[in-house]
Amino acid sequence: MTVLSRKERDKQLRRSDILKAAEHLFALKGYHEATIRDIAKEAQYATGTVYLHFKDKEVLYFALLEEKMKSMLFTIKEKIGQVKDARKKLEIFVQEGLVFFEKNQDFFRIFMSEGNELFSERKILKSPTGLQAQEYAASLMIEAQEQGVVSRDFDAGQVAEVLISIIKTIIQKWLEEKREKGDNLIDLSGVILRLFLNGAAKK
Amino acid sequence: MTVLSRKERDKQLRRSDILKAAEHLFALKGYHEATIRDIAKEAQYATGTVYLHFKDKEVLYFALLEEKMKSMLFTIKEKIGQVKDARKKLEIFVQEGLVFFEKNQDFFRIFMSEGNELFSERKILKSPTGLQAQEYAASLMIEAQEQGVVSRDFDAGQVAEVLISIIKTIIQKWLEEKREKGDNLIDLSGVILRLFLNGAAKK
Amino acid sequence: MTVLSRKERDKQLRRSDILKAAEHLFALKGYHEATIRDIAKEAQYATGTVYLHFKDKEVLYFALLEEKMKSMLFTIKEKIGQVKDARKKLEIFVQEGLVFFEKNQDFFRIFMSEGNELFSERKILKSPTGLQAQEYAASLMIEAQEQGVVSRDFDAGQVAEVLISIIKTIIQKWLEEKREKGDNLIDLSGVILRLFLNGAAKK
Amino acid sequence: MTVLSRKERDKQLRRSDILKAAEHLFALKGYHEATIRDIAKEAQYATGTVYLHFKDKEVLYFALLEEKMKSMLFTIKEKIGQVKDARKKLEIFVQEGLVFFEKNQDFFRIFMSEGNELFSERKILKSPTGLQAQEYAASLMIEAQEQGVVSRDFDAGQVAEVLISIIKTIIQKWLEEKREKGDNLIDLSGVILRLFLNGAAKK
DNA sequence: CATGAATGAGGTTTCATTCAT
DNA sequence: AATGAATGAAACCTCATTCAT
Repeated sequence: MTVLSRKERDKQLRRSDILKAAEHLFALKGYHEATIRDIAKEAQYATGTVYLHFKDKEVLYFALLEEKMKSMLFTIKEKIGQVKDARKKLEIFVQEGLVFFEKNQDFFRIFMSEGNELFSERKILKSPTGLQAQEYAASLMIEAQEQGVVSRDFDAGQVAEVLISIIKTIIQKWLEEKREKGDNLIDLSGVILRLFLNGAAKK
Repeated sequence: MTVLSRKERDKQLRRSDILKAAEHLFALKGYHEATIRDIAKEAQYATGTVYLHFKDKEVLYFALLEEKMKSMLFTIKEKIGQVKDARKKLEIFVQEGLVFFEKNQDFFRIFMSEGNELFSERKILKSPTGLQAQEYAASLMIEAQEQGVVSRDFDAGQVAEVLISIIKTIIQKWLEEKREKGDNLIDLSGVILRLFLNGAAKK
Repeated sequence: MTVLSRKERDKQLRRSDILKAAEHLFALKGYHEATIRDIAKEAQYATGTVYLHFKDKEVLYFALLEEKMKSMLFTIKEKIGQVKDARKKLEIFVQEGLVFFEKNQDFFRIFMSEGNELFSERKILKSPTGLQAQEYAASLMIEAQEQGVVSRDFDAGQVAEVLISIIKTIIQKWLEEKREKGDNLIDLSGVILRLFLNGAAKK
Repeated sequence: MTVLSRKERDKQLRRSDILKAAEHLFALKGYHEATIRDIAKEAQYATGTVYLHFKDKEVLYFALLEEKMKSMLFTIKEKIGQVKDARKKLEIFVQEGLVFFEKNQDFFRIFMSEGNELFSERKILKSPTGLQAQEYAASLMIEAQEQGVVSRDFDAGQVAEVLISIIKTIIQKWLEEKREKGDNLIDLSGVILRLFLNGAAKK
């Protein structure tokens, strides 16, 4: 068993090396411009090795999305943990989203471009974890509606996507202006939440 | 003069045929998967003909974006016209955006996926008309702030992008569910505006 | 007849315009890199017009060679005219060659590259005038052999080609260094003749 | 080390296969008419394989020229070796040139057509080995002048080029008439040298 | 006749994927 | 399992040539 598990561990290591390289290159150049060769080189493996772990380029791409989404979802769920208050939950959801993307900016870029693909093309979101994430966000909204935090006038799923799109928009602006200002991304969670819950109107 | 203008008109016709085919195929397959051959075939021209009108694939792509953005921006500005009330302006902005995208769903797909993988930085938005559109939306927000419709707590440009992202998100959801429900896209303008101005919170 | 001859004259004019443009562009860019479009544009005609005068690109190219060769050969023959002395004839041959090429540097470039093509490819030289020129040069050599100016040890045709290749080599060097020195090309006829007749050896 | 050197050897083998095919096709059809596909097919490789060894068509072409020029220059220098007598050196230069070109007729064709249409300026001759060859020939002439074999009236570089052009001319004639006569190319070295040193004049 | 837009064959080059070592 | 050279399909783009006006 030791042998097997070491083998297994090694395999996971290679897989993870490749995924890291893929994340970097897909973020840097986009899906089409990034080549398997480049990814292999960055991961310090031979081209063929990539194919031992991923059937083809597309599979690699979606495995990457799955992995990251899973990790993000896991982190967020964990942080929310035993909290009962729906508003607090939303707060943590936003904060942890920001924290995760600040630490995973390459992934953010990929996530951005993916999220912008359409329907049939929004593959991640239809992937197991993508769906889970969507459902989880929607469930948070339903809870918020039940606790009177979010209005029942809206469709929970719809509102959940709106919250996420606001988060994405704010992060993107932040990334574009990062150099100029020295703001910390997490400081923006307040703005996001306020915008989402109370809107842009003057009180 | 008749001759010249007919020639010119023919040329514009071909250009527009090609742009229409490009719009369709870029929307259907994305920038990289759509081939010039396919576009030419769809437009019923030979491959080389495309190159008589557009220097290369990238130029064709951006010409398409420019054209559409310009048309959208023009329509919206025209509709807003002499209106003075900032809230009403925002309302029209949202409505006309919805109307335009409902009529131009192919373009919506392209617009969604823009700023993504291909050209690492959101180029259209930096294109002449893209910038104009951004500035216009921001100017609407500033006006709204001046008239006490939108809170001065937010950065006008930032809030403008948030509004746009909400519009995009709602349209996307609508497109995905279109077949099921029979909703008219424009009916959603109320939801968007309410979400944007008053937020999702229960009053 | 007047009408016809004017028509004919016009036709010759166009033909000659096109040939001049072709000469320039073939010299500048070479046969393959020069496009019919470029040539037409330089001649201030439409692309299709070129095809009214020359069946295709190759025909245009060889027509150009023929024309120029004919003109060069005619000039040289005329200058040699009634001269009887074979040495003097060779002298004039060299001098007039230099004069012609100095005035027709574009053609010289084309001629150079053509002359370097092989056998079946040395098309001009197999063209009517190309052959005539070769024969004429050879006949000068035979005369020179008969008058004891050139040794009978050599094949007249071979020696004729050698003389021509020396002329070409010297012109080429001159062209390359033209900017530096201010030599007049024709001054080199002495060197050429001496090299050809007496060789490079120290006397 | 065995493994590495075998790999390296294999690589050189493929490279050399490709160069051989390129030599043949460039000689047969010229630079522009010869396609990479044809070259790959002749070398029995896939099209893409060529690009593993040569960045593009031009690089392949110049690599071929370099390789051959280097080989020719090396052979000639080696044969001249310790010889002191300048006249003898010229003799060997001519003889070895003839021998090399007889064995490398495809290269001769390419060499002939070089400096022509494609790359407006005689590039090979400006390539490292091309320059070396030119300089070497010139140095032989200078030596010949110092030893009183060649007249100091001429520019060494110029005279060197003349000698080379005579060699080329004679080879060309020989190739064209080869089928008819059965002459051995090397037998012509005497004619060339005599023409070059003593000229065509009757003694 | 002149025009020049349209054609489409064909060339160069890239790169996902395979497979012998 | 790992390697990376080889493959070859397929994309972009050019340009000689045609043909309707």
